[in-house]
Formats: sequence, C-alpha cells, structure tokens
Amino acid sequence: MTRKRIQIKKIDNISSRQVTFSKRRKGLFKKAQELSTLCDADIALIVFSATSKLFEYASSSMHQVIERRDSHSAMNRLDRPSIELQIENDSNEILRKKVEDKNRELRQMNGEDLQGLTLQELHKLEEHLKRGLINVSKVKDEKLMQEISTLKRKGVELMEENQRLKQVVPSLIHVHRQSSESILSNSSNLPEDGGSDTSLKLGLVYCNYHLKLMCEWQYALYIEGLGFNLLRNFYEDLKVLLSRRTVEDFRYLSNERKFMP
Amino acid sequence: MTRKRIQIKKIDNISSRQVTFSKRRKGLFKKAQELSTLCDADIALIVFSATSKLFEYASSSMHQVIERRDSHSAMNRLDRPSIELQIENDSNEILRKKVEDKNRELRQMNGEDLQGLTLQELHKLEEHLKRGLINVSKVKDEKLMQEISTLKRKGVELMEENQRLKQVVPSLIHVHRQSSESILSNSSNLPEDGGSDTSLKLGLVYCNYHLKLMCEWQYALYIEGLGFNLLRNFYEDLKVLLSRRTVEDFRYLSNERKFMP
DNA sequence: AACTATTTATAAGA
DNA sequence: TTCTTATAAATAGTT
Repeated sequence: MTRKRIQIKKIDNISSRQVTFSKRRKGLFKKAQELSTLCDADIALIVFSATSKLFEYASSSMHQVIERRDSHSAMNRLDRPSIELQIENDSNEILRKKVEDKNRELRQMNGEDLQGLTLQELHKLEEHLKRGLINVSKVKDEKLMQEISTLKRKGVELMEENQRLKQVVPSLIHVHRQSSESILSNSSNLPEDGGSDTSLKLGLVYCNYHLKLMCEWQYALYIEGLGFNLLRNFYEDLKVLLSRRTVEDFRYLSNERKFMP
Repeated sequence: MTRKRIQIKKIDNISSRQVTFSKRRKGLFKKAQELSTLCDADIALIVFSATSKLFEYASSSMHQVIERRDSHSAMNRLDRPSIELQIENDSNEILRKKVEDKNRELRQMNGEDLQGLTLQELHKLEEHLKRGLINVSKVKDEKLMQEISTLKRKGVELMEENQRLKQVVPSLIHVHRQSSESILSNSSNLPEDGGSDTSLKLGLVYCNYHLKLMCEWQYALYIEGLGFNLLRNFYEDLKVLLSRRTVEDFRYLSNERKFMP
C-alpha cells in the first residue's frame, strides 16, 4: 500500500512474495494483538506460509480458543452448574464457563451489558455497587488517615531533630571556622563539607517551617470536617514535600540556598 | 492510528470499545484475507468478542487449518513428546487461576479483601466503582422512566375506556331494572350480575380518579426535577394500583363499595 | 534491513 | 450503524 497501489492477487515474484509475506504477517499479528488488548477479545490466528511454515498467535491459548469455537454451537444446553458439580467436576469447559460468568458479572458491575436485566435486577446491582463503594471508600479513607498520621509523626520527629541540630550549630560554626582557617595553610576539602553541613541545617529549618504550616492547615481542615478531596490534595502536596526529605535533597536544598544571592 | 494516537490498552468507554472492535475486526479480517491472497498463505482467524460472540475467517476451511496445525505440532512432538500435554494440563491450571483472579476482583469490588492494596489502587478501585454505579443507575432510571411511560399510557387508555363505558351506563341501568323486575316472577340470578356490573362502573370511576391524580402528581415530580427516590416510591404505588386492575379486582372494588354504608 | 512516498487504517466526531 | 475527516500506521518499491 505505498509507493504504488497494488492489486490484491498472488504476487508472482517469489522473493518479493516472501518479503511481503514477512512484512504483512508481522502487521497482521500486531493488529490481532492490538484488537485483543483494546477490546478484550479472545483471538486465535494461524498462518501457514506457502512453504508450510507455521506461525500462530493466541490471546489466551490456542487450544482454548479452538475448544471454545468447537463448543460454541454445541454448548447452549449447559445448565448452571450446581455447587456439588462445581466441586467434583473441574473440566476445562466448566472452568471456562465460570470465567465467562465472572467476566460478565464484572462487566455488569462496570455498567456494561445491562440490557438483559430486569428493573429489579438493576436495582439490586445498584445497591450492591453502592455497598461496595462505601466499603472501599471507608478502607481508603482509613488508610489515608493512617498515612497522614504517619506523615505528621515524621514531621514532628524531624522538627525535634531540627531542634537538637540547631543547638549544635554554634559548635559546628566553630569547626567550620577552624576548617576555613586551615584551608589557607592546607589543601583539605573539609571546609566545603563543613559549609554544606551548615546550610543543610538552614535547609532543614526552612523545610520544617513549611511542614509545620502544612500540618496545621491539614489538621484544621480535618477538624472542620471539610471534604476529603481538599484533604487529599493537601496530602499529595505533603507527600511530595516529604519524599524530597532525603539526605541528598536536603543537600540540594542547601545548595540552592548557597547559590542564592 | 488517527486523529490522535492511542495507547494499546483496554478501552474504558464501552461504546467506543464496541465501535473500535467492530472497525478493527473488519480491518483485521481484511488484512488476513489480503495476506492469504497475496502470498498464498493458509490462514485461520478466530475472534471472540468480549461478549463471547464468535467471528471467524479461514482461507481454506477452518477445520482443515486446525487439523493441519494439530499435525504440525504432532510432528514437533516427536522431539519433545510432553509439551502438548503439558500445555493442555496447564490450561486447566491457568483457567483455575483466572477464576480465582476474577473472584478476587469481584470481592474487592464488594469492598472485601482490600488490605493488600495501596492507596493508589484503592483510589482507582473507588473511581471504577463510581463509574460503574453511575452507569448502572443511568440504565436503571432509563428503564424506570420507560415503565412509567407505559403505565401512563395504560392509565390513559383505561380512562378513555371508562368514558366510553360511562356513556352506556344508562342503558345498563335500564337492563338492570328489567332484570330486577323479572326476579319477582322468575328465579333467575341475572339481577345479581347486573348489580355488580353497575357497581363495577362506579369502581372504575373511583379508581380512575385516583389514577389520574397520581399521574398528574408523578408528572409534576418529574417536571420539577425532584429526586428519583420519590418518583420511585410513587412508581411502586402506581404499579400496585395498576396490578389490581384486573376484572376480578374491579369486582372486588365494586363489592367493597356495595358493602359500604 | 532501512528508507520513504504513498496508501490504508482508523479515532474522533456527527 | 455509517459517514466523514484528520492523522497515525502500514507498507511497496527502492537502496
């Protein structure tokens, strides 16, 4: 389909036929795979080249798709398997039916494939979904609160550590000065380490200040019973902030400050 | 492959998934047919939609291609005789796993078995459920409105019939009087039948009056955009009312009136 | 195998 | 479902 339009008839030239076979086969298999993925289809594709070489693709398993096709017509009479049967009979066919049933159920919970349902069934499904949603939301929010608690605790710990560090800053500055002096007489790189340690403290103070503000804000939001959406946004911010709180990032923050005028 | 590049992953939206399935399936089958013609290949293509609808193409015959494939792998089996069997046995295992997966998914949509999930997964599940709930509610409410329309139409029809019946009441009363007179000279039970016919008319009038009121009320609710819960309650009432509107129940209603002081 | 001019397929919208 | 259209993808012929 390019450079020139071609007729769809057997390609005479053998080598170009082989090349085309190779190219188009690849394309066909790709398309089959895409269709299967995009639309949740179960696909089997068997290709024999003119030289009887076999190529095949199956989205699940070749055997399964072929079986499924075989039984597609003859399989209308299968009753709903009772519990006893389910236990004793685990034939492939029944398992496959089960998968199909579950899939339909999942689709229906997704709001698809509902045309066959009665009003009552729809109502039941709706209630089912509501219950599920409530349960999931509950667990999610519990987890959310738990994570927030953890973050708050971490914040407090960091602030405490910060306090402790602050108290040793004077002695560090002292060391720093000593090192600065020694650089004049020596080629040691200690002064630089000392310097970033100091500004690391400054970075911590800076960061902790914001963290404290955010904790307070978050707490206020929580107390006032505002919606979780707002809280969630805050939580994301807080997480980003805390995720930066590795030693490297503190150094980075410190360096930022260092290079500021 | 147009307007916009798409990700090759399951399409969320149901209807666009169906449309895409339809289009791409057509494309895939065309490509398969072209490859077969151009390169003299023997091709079989089996496609099951998500809803288990079967589509297939075979350049020669499906059976032949499958047989050919079977014998092809049988030849390879000479080298490794157990592979084919292994695959078949595994397929049971795979199916069992699939069922288990689907079951877990269903339980999780029910709000159970959530402890292993991350916050993000929970959030995704929550959104999924919300979407499902919205879809199901939509379909259910459509069905609800449809049923209400049907009921309204039936109500109108009944009222019209009632009008017609009303117009023949005078002559019926006439017949009734004639029968009443004949009972004095005869042991016929015609008078009782005539009597309940008359009060049947009265029952109809009574019933239709309420029906009309309810129809108006319901319409007002709908117009004012009030919640469906209210409408649903009304609807249940209306259904109960109409379900009684068999000839027997009219007689019952009529008799009730008869025995009232 | 790569390239690329074209043809085809198709996503989105009606 | 089918049509249209802008654009992405596939690929025929060439190197």
